[in-house]
Order: sequence, then C-alpha cells, then structure tokens
Amino acid sequence: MMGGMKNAEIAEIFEEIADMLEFLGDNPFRIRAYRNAARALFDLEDPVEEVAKGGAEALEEIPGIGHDLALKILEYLETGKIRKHEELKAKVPRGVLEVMRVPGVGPKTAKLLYEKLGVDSLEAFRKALESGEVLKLPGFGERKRERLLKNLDLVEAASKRWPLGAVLYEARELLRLLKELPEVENAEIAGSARRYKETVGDLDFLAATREGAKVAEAFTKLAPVKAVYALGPGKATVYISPGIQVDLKIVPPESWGAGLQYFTGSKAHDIHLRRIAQQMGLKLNEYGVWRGEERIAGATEEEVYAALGMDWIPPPMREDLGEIELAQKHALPRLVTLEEIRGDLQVHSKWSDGKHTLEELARFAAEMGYEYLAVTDHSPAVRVAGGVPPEKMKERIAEIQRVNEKTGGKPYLIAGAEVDILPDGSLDYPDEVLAELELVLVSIHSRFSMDEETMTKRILRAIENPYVHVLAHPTARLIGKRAPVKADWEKIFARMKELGKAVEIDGYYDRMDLPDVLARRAREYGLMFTLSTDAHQKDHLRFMELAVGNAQRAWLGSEQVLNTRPLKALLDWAREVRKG
DNA sequence: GCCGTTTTCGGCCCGACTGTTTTCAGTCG
Repeated sequence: MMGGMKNAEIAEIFEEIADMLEFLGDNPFRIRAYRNAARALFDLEDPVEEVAKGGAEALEEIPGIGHDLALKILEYLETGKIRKHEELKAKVPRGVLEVMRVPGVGPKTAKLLYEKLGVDSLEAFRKALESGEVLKLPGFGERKRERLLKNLDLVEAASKRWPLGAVLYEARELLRLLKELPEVENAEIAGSARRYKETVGDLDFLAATREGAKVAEAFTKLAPVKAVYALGPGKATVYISPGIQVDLKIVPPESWGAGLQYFTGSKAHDIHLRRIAQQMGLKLNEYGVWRGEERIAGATEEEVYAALGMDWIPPPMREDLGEIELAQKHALPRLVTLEEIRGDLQVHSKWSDGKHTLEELARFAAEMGYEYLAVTDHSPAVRVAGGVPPEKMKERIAEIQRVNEKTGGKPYLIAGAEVDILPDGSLDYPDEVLAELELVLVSIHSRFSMDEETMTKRILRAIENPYVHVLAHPTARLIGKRAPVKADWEKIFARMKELGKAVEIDGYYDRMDLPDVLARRAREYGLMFTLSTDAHQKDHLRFMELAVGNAQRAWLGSEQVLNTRPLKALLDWAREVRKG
C-alpha cells in the first residue's frame, strides 16, 4: 500500500488544526508548522504507518515533523484520534471553517462574524450578508458586502479543483489574447498548470511589460473574462467561464525570469529557494535576486537559479521533493520530452468505442509525426464499449495489416488490445487470441471496490499471464468521480519488475493514471513505462502532452519510457517479455 | 511547533490589492 490513506487522513487533521488555531488567533508560526507538516505527510511516499514502526524518532526524520507532531501521529495511529484536534473541535464550530473558505474571509473576519452575529454556517453567512446585518460590523461597508456575496456564490457553485486538461486549452486561448496586447513583451502560464499538476485550483498568468496598469486593465476586458475580482497596476484577478479563477501578475521585463520562477511555484519549492538565498546573504523575490539594493539576477529563470548556485529546474519537478539538492549538485535527471515520443500506445478505433476507422487513425498518427500507433480496442466484457468478440479478432488484425500495407507502415499500426481484467483476475480473451496480438494491455473496468487483498491478487494474476505487456490505467480512478482501487502497489510493482512488464501513464485528462506519487514509486522499482492518451477521438491525441507532463513530475527519463524507442526496438521488447 | 556553517533560543518568505482606515489591517498567493 502506497503513500496511503493514513498519510492523507493525518495531513487533513493537521490542516484542520491549523485552520482552527488561526481562527482562535494562535501563534502564526505554530500554525505554519502544522501546515508544513500536513504537506510533508501528503507528499511522503512511504505509508506513514510503516515509518512509524521506527517510533517517534523515525517520524522526526521527516522534514517538518518534530517531536510534538511525531507523538501526535503515533497517537492517531494508535487511537484513531488526536486529543488536541478533538479539543479544538469543541471550541470551533464546524461551519466556521467553511465560512473561512470563502475568498475574502480570513480568521479575523470569521471570528468577528461568529462572535457578533453568530455566523456558524454558510447559510447563516448568506443571511447576514443579504439582510445587511454585516454592515453593523467595524470594517464592513457596502462594497465589501457585495463582494463577499459574490464570492459566496462562487464557493457554493464551484467544484474546488479542475483536471488540468479540462481548463488548459481555454487558458492557452486566453494567453494568446494576452500576448496580442501591444504593451506585453512576454507572457506565460505559470502556477500549477506549468508544473503539469493533475488538477488546478486556479490559473496563474505572468506578463512582462513597462505598462502594468494598462495591461492589467486590458486583460480584464478580454473576451473570455466573465467577472473581475481585483485590479491593480501589478495584478488582476478575474473569472472565466465556468467559475475558473485566473490571476494575472505583472513584472517589468528585467524581472521576467524571477517572476516566472516565483509564480510557477510550488509554494514549498519557492520557500526553500528563498531560504537558500537568505543563507547566501541574498534576497529572492518576484523581481529578482538581490544583494542589498543591487539586483544580481532576474531576466531569465536560468539566471535566477544560477545566482543561487544551482541548475535550472524543470517546472514539473518543482515540488521540493529533493530536486533543489540535485540542482545544487548539478545532478538533475534528464527528463523525457514530448518530442521524444514516437507513438501513442493506447488508442481506440471503431472496432470498439472509438470514433474513427483504422485508416483515419493512421492518418492522424502521421499528422502527429508519429512512427507508430497502437490500436487497443476493448475486449467484450466492457459492454458499454462494444468490445471486439474473440471470433472477430482475426478479421480485425487482417484489417490492421491491410492499412499498414497501404501506408507502407508509415506510420505503423500496432495490433493491440485493452483486455479486461475479470473479477477473479483471469483475462477476457483466451491465450490463443492474446498470442496473435503484438501489444496486450490489461486493465480494470468493473468491481472497483474490492478489498485490498482480493484486488491485489486479481491484478497479480492478470500480470502473470505471459502474453500481457502493460498494466493500463492501473488505479482505474477518475479524478473527481471515482476513487482509485485499493491494492498493494508495492507488491504489484515488485512482481512486475521481476516479470519485466510495464506500467502505463494514461494521459486522458480525468484519468492521469498512474498518478504522480505512484509513478514515482514505480520508477523507484525500476519499472518501464508506456505513455498514452486512451484516445477515443482525434482531439484526445493531444493529451500525450499531459502524460509526458506527469512522467516529468515522476522524474522519468526517455530510457524508462518504451514509446521513445524506435518501432523495431519496441516490438523486440514486446517479444522479449513473452519469452519471460 | 520546527529548526540550527550566525543560533538549543529566537528566529521563522515576501509582496500586492481591497476597503476601510486617514496610516493600515486583513487576506491572498
């Protein structure tokens, strides 16, 4: 079991403690310590209960966890509760924390609302705003009332985070319009989108210009902008449909690199860098690296990192998970790039639930500049997908061969299938059918909520089949819709390594499976990967970019990605796997 | 509450915008 439930559970409790301490006006540095610890646990690759076997001392090895919090973690693992958390819950009404999540409401305002007006829920907050009661409070005017009412609507309407692929292309369109403004010298999408995080809470844009006020104002008037939240000479916050927040930050051109570095984050990465700057007697902010009053770097990101004594770090790695130390030692791995990808290894055709014929797919692959493309239609168990019955497989393979003859194999269609892993771990095609296929993916499409032990056995049995090459979208999760299946990934990855089989990073935007944390773990086991889009229609092929982004977040190089290999080498690998 | 080639005590990342304040607090990223 990986990363795991307990890590997330305890992280959430620490976050809640931080929120409640903030409401109570506690020491801000203690609050930050709880938040740092929550993040550390959330990012921790090992299950915290494993670490805890080494006692409090082992837990204290985790950066951000000291003696006190180590004891609280042990307390939770033993009793399922943390006393401090329970005590705080008695003092802070649950609804107050929800009120604090409305933009513009922090701990001070929440406290005022609670103490003077008894606001202890979103409903009570709405009433106090609509009735005008809030105007009695110090620091409240009509403009603030309207603003908060609008933000309350947003909170109640908006789902908290969006899968990156659901907003990225809209963001790129907005970026194009921003770049067309005559005063803009440079502009880029920054933030978690630039780091290819699987979901984004908002979008961060950076622009370099000498005319900040002009650009900020023009930005708020671009076509996709539906509402303006804030507008100043250095910053604007707007909403684009539907309910997606976009922040624009503005810096002068000589600060472009420092601004891009700063607003790309992650927050943990930035704070670590600023601490290093401080230790070197320098200061790092969004305008540059400073020695006293003198700016010694800032025009490019490379320059900023160099001034801090390290190599430029690719954005997907910027999570403060050890990349800064590697950059200081000039030992960063070389990450796989989109240009190195020679073909897509999971695509569906009209033979199952895809929209296009084999011939059309070959044409699209050529347009993408691909050398090959694996056609991996479903097996029949996935009823809604109209899977290919076994008796039709010969006919299907013959058609694939016909298309290849017609195109001269440029690009080459690989005869594959995405074969369903049945509940008992057996496969949805007999071995004779699997043997005819050049590439066999296996994956789960039913009975997602088995217990961990049964699910682990199910997956192990499937990958043991000698004809199988790839475990596709291994966790079967759908972002925001379906939880990942529970399985002992440590055991599964270890066995896959022995068998020489590969795991997939499915870049389809609401799958993104393996997720980054598990992909990192699989890399540590030395597994090979395939990157794919799971495309069912032409415009899904663009999700390869997301798969590559996630691979970069897992620090993968091209040597670990099978579809960077030329066709012959890929097919050789597939044959080798079957020899065992 | 964490942490240590300035420190086991005394620090803890840094700046912008809003709305109300008439010099700044609160909030956010």
